Amino acid sequence: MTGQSDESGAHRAASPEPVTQRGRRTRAQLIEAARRVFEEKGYMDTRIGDITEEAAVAHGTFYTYFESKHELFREVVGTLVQDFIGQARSVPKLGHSPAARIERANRGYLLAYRRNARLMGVLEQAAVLDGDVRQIRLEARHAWVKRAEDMIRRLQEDRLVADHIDPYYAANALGSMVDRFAYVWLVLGEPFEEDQAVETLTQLYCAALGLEREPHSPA
Amino acid sequence: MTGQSDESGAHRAASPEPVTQRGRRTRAQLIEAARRVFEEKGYMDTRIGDITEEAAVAHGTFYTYFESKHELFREVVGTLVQDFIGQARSVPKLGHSPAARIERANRGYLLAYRRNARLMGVLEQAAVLDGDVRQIRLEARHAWVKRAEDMIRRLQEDRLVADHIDPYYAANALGSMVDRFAYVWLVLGEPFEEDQAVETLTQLYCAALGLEREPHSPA
Amino acid sequence: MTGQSDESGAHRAASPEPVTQRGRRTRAQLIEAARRVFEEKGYMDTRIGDITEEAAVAHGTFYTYFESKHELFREVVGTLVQDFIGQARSVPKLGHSPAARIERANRGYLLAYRRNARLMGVLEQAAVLDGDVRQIRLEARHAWVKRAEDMIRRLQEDRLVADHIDPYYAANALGSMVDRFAYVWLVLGEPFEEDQAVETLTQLYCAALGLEREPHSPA
Amino acid sequence: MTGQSDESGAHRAASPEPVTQRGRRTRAQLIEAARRVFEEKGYMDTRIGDITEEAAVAHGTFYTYFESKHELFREVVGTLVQDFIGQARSVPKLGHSPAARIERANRGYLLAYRRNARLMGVLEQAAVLDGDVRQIRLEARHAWVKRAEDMIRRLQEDRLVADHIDPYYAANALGSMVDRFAYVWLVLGEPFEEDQAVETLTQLYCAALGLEREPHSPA
DNA sequence: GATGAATGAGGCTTCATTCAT
DNA sequence: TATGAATGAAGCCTCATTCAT
Repeated sequence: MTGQSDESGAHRAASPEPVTQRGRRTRAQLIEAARRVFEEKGYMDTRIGDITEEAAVAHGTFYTYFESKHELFREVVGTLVQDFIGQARSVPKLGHSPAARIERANRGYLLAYRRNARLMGVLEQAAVLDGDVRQIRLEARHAWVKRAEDMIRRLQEDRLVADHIDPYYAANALGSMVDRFAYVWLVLGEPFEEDQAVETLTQLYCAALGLEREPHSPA
Repeated sequence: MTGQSDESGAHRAASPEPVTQRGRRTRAQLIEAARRVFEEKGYMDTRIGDITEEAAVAHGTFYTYFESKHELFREVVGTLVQDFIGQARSVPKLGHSPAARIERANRGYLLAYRRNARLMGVLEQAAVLDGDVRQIRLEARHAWVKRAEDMIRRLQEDRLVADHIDPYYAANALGSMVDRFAYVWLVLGEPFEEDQAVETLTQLYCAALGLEREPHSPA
Repeated sequence: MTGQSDESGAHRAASPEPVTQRGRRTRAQLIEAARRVFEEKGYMDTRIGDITEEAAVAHGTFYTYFESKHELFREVVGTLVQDFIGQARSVPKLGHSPAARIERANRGYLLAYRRNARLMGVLEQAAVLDGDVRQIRLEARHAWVKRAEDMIRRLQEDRLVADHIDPYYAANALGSMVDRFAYVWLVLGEPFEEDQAVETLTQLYCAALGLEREPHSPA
Repeated sequence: MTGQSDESGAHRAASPEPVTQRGRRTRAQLIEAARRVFEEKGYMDTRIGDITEEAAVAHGTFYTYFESKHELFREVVGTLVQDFIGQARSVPKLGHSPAARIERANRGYLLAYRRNARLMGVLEQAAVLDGDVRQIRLEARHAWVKRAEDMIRRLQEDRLVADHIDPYYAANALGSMVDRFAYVWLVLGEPFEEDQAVETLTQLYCAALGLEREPHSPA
């Protein structure tokens, strides 16, 4: 609020937003180029020079806008993570049966993952290498898990889920299930199929919580 | 050196077992030293020189026994992975209730994970960086998932689990749940507590499969 | 840029005086800002960007007024050196005893040095790095030494100083004494005290030349 | 004394002495090459690559033995400075007249300076750029000044120098005189001549302290 | 086998200077 | 004039790997 401080509420601001049109364009070029290069070579094997070459700018131009590969990568995955968080929030809290909402959330998660599969793989890679990136990854996870936890609590209030289930532990476990399944499928390449995946995950998720659900009615 | 590349078939032959007494000792020293260093600095940040220094041998000696950091790391995690595979196999296929066997398997998995938490974290890191290490990691996963898949099939034959559940998908999902929960707990440091973790995972696992289970009776 | 090279004849023409009001203001801002930055960071560690930032002008603006850091620095120390030269000239050639005039000159030199101690330190630094700056430094030195030489010659004409003393050598030696003492005191920080310093230097200076002098009568 | 600590009593030890013959040779080559390059290009303009090229070793080899240009330079001037300190100590404290001893010390200082004139110039340059080098330079100065201070005290005890002269201030002033004269002569290139320089400095030095001295008897 | 010195490709970063607007 | 983005040459440093002893 007071001039120079953190505007975003999260990670320390990168170099300030460029003032000129041209600057904004160059910065955007770098981010786009970086996404392409990261997807192609992975986080580790991407060189600053690869990015500037792809963006068709001089090597030094990189440092006009970013301090390090980390910082640029954070920029690249920033929107991605926002997608996931938005995805989690977009699931209506009311209306439809709980099972239908869980199915919708699971499918949404898997589809978002699939849309960004390449980059998600890189994100997983970068997250183990860089603490700041890990934070970003964990924020996305937390949004996803927290949403599940809240849902479980609400279902317990409505007597739809048994009280002996701990919402925090259960949300972590079930969130892990979906998240890791997506990784195994879409990054590691285990040959699953979308509808079957959504169906199984939702089935297990609901049954685990003791929620009634009509058996599979395939699309 | 290479990040995502070289997915090629698992273990290339390691350097041959040394012939002399002295050679075997040196090799063992390197492996032990490497484990300590990897646990302390992670995979990425470990230098060949760190390992030889810790092992108190000359830098060049490393190459008498190993071709690369990858190869040595594979050696280091080899026994670890055997642990997990053995763990999976040690769960009796018969006797006790299915729920009891699932609980035992889950607890066994979490404990094995906890015993080796530092190194498991490094293994996850190395797996995203090196194709061969990834293969090792996936083998451990496969042992774990395959065991679950077999169990589910058997329970279906015994009419204890509904047929509309796909054993392959379900085993992957539930295996992911436990595996990822362990990672979040023991590597990322989310503050869970053992009994509660085992209880929740087992509860969810059984309910997801539709298995009857008496509520928690604490140890 | 070059260290010992380019000893070439002193001042190349600086950029012409700006034509507009605004231009003169900007140029002055840069000089003031540069003095502050040089004093804070030294010559070597000052970047063009530091100066423009301090002056609150765009980076490129620097090159509207100066060709290089050297040139700007010369501008900055220009007035300083004039001070020293003026100082040397302001000592009356006649009146008072020779000893009193020497004391006055020494005190004047030390005080001028102290007034500008920070920048004098930077000047010594820049002088070893840049031939043009060295020329400036040497001009100041020459003014100081030449004045001493002339004085000695005059005292020899008046039979107050022995003929076997070479005025050129002696002026260089005694000038060095005062000049270096000032550096050691005011730049390197050796803990001297003003009156004692002036007294000792003057005492030694006069005795060295064989000038009569009543012992110290403090101000 | 206890293994790894500082052996020299002064600056933190460089990389440990090489173990093998070959290593010692290479290290020595680098130091010799560095001296040549420093003398030719000055401190600032010497690149690591210049030194390794002159020494005919690979670039990386530099870092086997030194951490930085600073560290290597310290090594290069180490012996030089020892020379000066030794020089100061070699002047006999007894025998001959005080004036004769002062003459001997001054001549010794100027000759040592001249023998190493190129490197002394570089040392003055490096001293303003690097704090550690400055320390080395100051140690040499202190040895020189301290020796003068002790001498003055002794002469005062013997009633050969007046008590109203402060030995600390006087030693600094007269030490500065000789030291700076040497610099102006041998580094800046002011055209002095040895015997005349020694004669004048000694004459002024002695007279400044009030010491009797027979007039110049040229060599 | 063991040693430790030597190698050099590879990547990073800085910053004086230019230039289009 | 002023701006601030773009440039790229220049140096630095690391460390896996090789090799002579």
